[in-house]
Amino acid sequence: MLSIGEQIRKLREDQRLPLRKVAAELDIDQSILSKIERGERKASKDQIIQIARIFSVDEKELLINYLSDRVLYDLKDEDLATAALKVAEKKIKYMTKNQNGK
Amino acid sequence: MLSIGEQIRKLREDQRLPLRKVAAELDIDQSILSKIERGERKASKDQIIQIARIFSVDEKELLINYLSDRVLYDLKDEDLATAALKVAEKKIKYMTKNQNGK
DNA sequence: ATTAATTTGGACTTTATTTGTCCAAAAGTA
DNA sequence: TACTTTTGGACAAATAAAGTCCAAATTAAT
Repeated sequence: MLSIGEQIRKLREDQRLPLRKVAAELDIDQSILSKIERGERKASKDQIIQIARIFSVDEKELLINYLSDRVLYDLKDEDLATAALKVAEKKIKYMTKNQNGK
Repeated sequence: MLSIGEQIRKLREDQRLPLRKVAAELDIDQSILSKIERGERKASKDQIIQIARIFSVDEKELLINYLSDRVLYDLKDEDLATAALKVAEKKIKYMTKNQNGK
């Protein structure tokens, strides 16, 4: 189970590409990409989509990993994390059932 | 199932307290509390803890509602929300099992 | 062992988001 | 009608995010 950063690094290393090249495609400095891969900075949603394109991987799968990491970031240090996730799921179910995206 | 804002409003109205008074205790302007109750602004964690104290309700329960709302906020507009929550739960389980809060 | 390439760290800047104040308008109540 | 409460929005301040730039450290190649 890889964090989004670890997954990106793996994709890049499997292709033997330097940070420099991928960062150039993303139009950001290589140091930022380095930080993203190590979880020191967050990527934007658009960057994740571009990365999926660059490495020809399923965009949804990458986004799911990305979003789940963001959720965990919100809950970090919270011993209530698991309970909060459970409630969040209930709320989502309730919302989708009632079609009110409020 | 109430959002954290709705829950706060209910607590306040059950006590017949005006925004003004509760906001004063929280040391914020009444308009902000109004917005928090209507979900237009987010409360801080500290504010939630104070609110629990003010209304003598279980702090954990309130925090869980608060955190789950924040999680949903992150995922709003994402059709991948449910999948992302599932993965987040897996990651948490994995993390707690391995005691590495990384 | 040098040299070259890649990666990382940090100081700094810019931009965006959050969090708040203040006050007037709107809505509700007596 | 007068009073109280609630809401909306313009504005300001504070905080956080996202980036550049460059030098130091690490890794790989010759």
